[in-house]
Amino acid sequence: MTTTIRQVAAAAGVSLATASRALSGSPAVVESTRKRVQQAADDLDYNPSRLGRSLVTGSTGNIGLIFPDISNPFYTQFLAELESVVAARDIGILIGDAHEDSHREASLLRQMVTQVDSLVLVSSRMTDAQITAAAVRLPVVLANRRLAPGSIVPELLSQIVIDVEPGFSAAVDHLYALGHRRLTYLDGPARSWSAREKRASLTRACARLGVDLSIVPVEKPDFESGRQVARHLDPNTTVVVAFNDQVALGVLSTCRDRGIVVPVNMSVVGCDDSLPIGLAWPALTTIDSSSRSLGALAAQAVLNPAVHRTGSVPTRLVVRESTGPARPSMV
Amino acid sequence: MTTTIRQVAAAAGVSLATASRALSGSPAVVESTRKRVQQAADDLDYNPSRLGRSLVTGSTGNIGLIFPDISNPFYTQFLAELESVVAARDIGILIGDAHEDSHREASLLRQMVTQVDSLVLVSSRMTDAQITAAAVRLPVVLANRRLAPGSIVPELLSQIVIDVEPGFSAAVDHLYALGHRRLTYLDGPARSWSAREKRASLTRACARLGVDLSIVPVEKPDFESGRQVARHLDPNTTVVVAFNDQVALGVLSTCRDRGIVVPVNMSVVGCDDSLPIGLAWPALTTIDSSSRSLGALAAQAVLNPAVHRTGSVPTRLVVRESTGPARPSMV
DNA sequence: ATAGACAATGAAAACGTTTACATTGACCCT
DNA sequence: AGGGTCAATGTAAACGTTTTCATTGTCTAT
Repeated sequence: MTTTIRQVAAAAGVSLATASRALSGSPAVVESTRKRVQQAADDLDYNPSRLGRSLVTGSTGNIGLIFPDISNPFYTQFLAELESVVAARDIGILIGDAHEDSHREASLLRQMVTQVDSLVLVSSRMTDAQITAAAVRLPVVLANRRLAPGSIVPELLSQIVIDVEPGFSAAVDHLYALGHRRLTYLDGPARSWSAREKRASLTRACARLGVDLSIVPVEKPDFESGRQVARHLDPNTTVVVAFNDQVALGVLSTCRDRGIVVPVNMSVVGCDDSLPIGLAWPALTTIDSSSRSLGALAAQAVLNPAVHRTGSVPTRLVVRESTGPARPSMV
Repeated sequence: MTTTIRQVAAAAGVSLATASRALSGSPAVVESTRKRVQQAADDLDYNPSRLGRSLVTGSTGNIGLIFPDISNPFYTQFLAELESVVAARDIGILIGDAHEDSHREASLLRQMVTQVDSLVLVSSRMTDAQITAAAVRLPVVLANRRLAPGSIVPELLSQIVIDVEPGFSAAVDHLYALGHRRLTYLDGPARSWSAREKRASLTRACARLGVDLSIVPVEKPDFESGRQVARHLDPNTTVVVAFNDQVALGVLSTCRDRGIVVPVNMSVVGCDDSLPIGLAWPALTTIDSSSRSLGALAAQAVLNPAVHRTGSVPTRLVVRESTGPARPSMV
């Protein structure tokens, strides 16, 4: 059915070894035979089996990619960016969706480990131990997550993160300058490193300025959950900062349903800037943490694991139209 | 480094063949040794190589998935749905982004063909000949694309499409009822089957009701292109129907910039309904062609290629707030 | 008691490659 | 002329599995 290198060799009248050498451009084969083999390969539409090759060379030409939730645009953008740099090298991409579940993530990892050259774990929910264990078998790029401070970091592990500090700090400054003294944070998944990171930054910034902070958990960081949680907020909430843009848009949606005018009666700040500008209305003030940049950085780490052991992409506040001054009565 | 079945066999004191049988649950192995082998495997944290297995069994446990553009939410949703049904069977997923380029698509196909059991081509830009050629090697699911009518369809090919007719027909009825007699269609990529399909449906519906239709090409079916093209529309355009939601949102964005009030001065209709309801404002009237349903159908076709040779998901019009009555002066 | 059946296991081939090592000549140098 | 070098090719092992076929031994039926 599918043609093998053995058939190509036969057609060209050479041994299987010579055929292999000819096709891989080894200098040890004379030009005339090289041409003859190439011709035979073309005629038979030969397509080398990646399986056979991988088994003997020990390198598959694939990488594995595991996210907590593929339908989240933040990860989609990350994927798109990573794909375009990696695919140029003719590297295949295996993806897996862990559905925010560390067990599922671990099982995907097991599935992939035997058929990829390296692994990118995005916002991994696994334990440090699980991650470092994987990194002894093959190079691992940890994206949007960092091992606990002080851990010994395996040779083969890279860590690529988003530095949320400047963005969140600027967001609180911005809100403070508008006169707000209280804000509500809609928190991300408990097991998420980046959620903890964001919460910590926000807490620091609020403490610094003496802003009152109340933290509300959100089950799943998506549009629908944002919509739900916004329905049960303390009625005199005037500022909402959300773990990501999806949640913020959910809040916006509920505000519209209830006739709460943003940014007059309510200010909303998102995080990620993963959506096209102006997609929502009013346009969302957000903490830009470009997932595309994160993807680009991860791609570099994948391509040369030795060099890019660590990297971070900065965040900044993008002020649009969903934040406004505190109303005098509320200050 | 990584433990092989040979080591497991050694540790359990059996031959490699018995180890294999024990682990794959063959009835030919006695319970006591089965346990012993399992124990050894667990102790050594044995993880069978998919490569080795694939080579001999001829089945890889992976499927390949090729889209024209991963960052498009329509495809992301499709992917998410397909993933969740397929992953439950412990099937791996290789993805590729063709970037709307048929050459790139063909080369991805070559890369994948040797390491997957079947292939899903989404909105393929390749020729019928290329597609049918692939379908002789392995099962192919053609999603959002159909071979030219009258083609002989290979055994291994399934075709899963969206039936745009009812949705577009209803959209034109809706607009007609609102008093509109002219509309502008922002067309999709020239090489896209679904773009031709949508255009044809729209043309038929307009002809039926005597509505004047003008068709404007859009380079790339995304937000930014929609924004651009909306800037150069005939100034007395009052209705825009877009190839997809992204483009429609781009139009909405430009309208806002120019102070054109939707739906008072302009009606906008999207297509796909790939975004969370109410994400845009005004909420987009759209032709719902659930990419999730398409993904679910494709998943079924992948799992039992014999049965689901063909399928289609219907469309319907979802009226929201971006369409309104024609203004008297313009009828 | 002995042949035959059958259950449990082992030996080896196979999948499609790459590559280390062996073989063949042709040529050059003395 | 004959040994040595080197370039071109061939042979065979290896990668990690599964599976066919062969082997061993135990048990049953005559």
